[in-house]
Amino acid sequence: MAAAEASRYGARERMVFSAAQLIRRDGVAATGMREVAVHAHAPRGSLQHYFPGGKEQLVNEAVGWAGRYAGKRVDRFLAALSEPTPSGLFGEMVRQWTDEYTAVGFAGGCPVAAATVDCAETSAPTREAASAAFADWSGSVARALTGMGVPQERAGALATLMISALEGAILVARAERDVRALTTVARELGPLLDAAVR
Amino acid sequence: MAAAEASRYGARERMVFSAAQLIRRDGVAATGMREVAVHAHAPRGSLQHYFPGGKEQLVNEAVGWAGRYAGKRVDRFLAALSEPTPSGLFGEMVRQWTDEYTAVGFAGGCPVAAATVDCAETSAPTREAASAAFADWSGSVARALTGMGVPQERAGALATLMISALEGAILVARAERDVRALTTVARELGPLLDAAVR
DNA sequence: CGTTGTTTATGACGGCGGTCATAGTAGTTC
DNA sequence: GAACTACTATGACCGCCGTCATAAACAACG
Repeated sequence: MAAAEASRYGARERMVFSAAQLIRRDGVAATGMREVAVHAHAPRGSLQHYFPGGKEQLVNEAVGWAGRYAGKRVDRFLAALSEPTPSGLFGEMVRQWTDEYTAVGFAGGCPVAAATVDCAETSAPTREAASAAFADWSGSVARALTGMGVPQERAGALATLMISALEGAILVARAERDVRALTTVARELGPLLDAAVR
Repeated sequence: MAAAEASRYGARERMVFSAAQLIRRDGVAATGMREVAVHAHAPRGSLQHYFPGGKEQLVNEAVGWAGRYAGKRVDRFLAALSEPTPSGLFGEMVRQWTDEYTAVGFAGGCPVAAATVDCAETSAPTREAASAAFADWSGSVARALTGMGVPQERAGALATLMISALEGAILVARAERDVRALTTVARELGPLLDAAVR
């Protein structure tokens, strides 16, 4: 997880991964390309080669990666739940963040959120990448919910609610350097979510 | 609201106001000081004079202003409701955003969110300003809820939930260029909120 | 060995942005 | 009117950053 060794993944993958990490922490604008290369232990010359589309391409791929990662993560949470309930899933999603924050501090937020804030008005492709990332993520959540017996029409809406509440709570938690907001939304939203299983 | 005329407010106020607007749209890092001065129709030389603390000071004041603004706005929403209910208040808070987005487009997000994303790890004072802004806002919401009969212990938690869900929905809505996420959280959260009045 | 295609190295360019230095203007007070 | 304060005007500095140009290593393969 840390400092991605130079062997297991190719330089290209490592750079996308590092970009996501740095964006998550400092935002898109404050993240430099040279910095990404250094962080990924990748040669600077590879930037041009793998990302001829420049920074925008790198950012877009990082956002896309983050979206797919979030989706897979939801799938794994679901698989790990002994008796799957909406509140249980949401609890795990939230716990991922409280765990990180208590373990290593409040340095990072969600890269998709960062890209949206920094690029939504500047770069249409990046905004679309963010939109797609949310769609991936929300798709996984909605599928999980329907699998638990939540009616199809409702599942999408609840997925949006869960992701919105989580994203907002991440923001507040980072600002306050306190996981309070995260645990609060998990606790308050739990019953509502479980009430949707028929 | 637009292009702040040069008379009603002083140059200093206008710059803080403009900073908030630009940060809201492009993020903190992408907002230049010279740009703020131009947008505020303020002399460039006044930047040093009014904000000797540099960009950080300007950003912090913009964030503080945004927090107080959000708080006052909640108070006004509350006052305007004929029969105050939590869902009614939340509906108004959400509607402020759907109205803006449908009227003038998805150019802007929440300046406090932008400051958090861009500066939380870089600048402790700015992070604290963001935290204070959330506290102002959330304080107003919590007071409004208690006034509607929500038990004190619960009001704070629900205020956090409301603000988190709203912030997250703003993000998603901006990425998707669609108010869907906003209307969804308002609809889904309404009953839960009203159920808290004893 | 030669050739071809992939990857890396490096330096330069041009632009922008925050900050500083310095000086100028305007308004007020003694 | 002189002194003093509040404000404005500019230009310069310096650093960072994304990008480009160019060339070198290196691998695979005929």
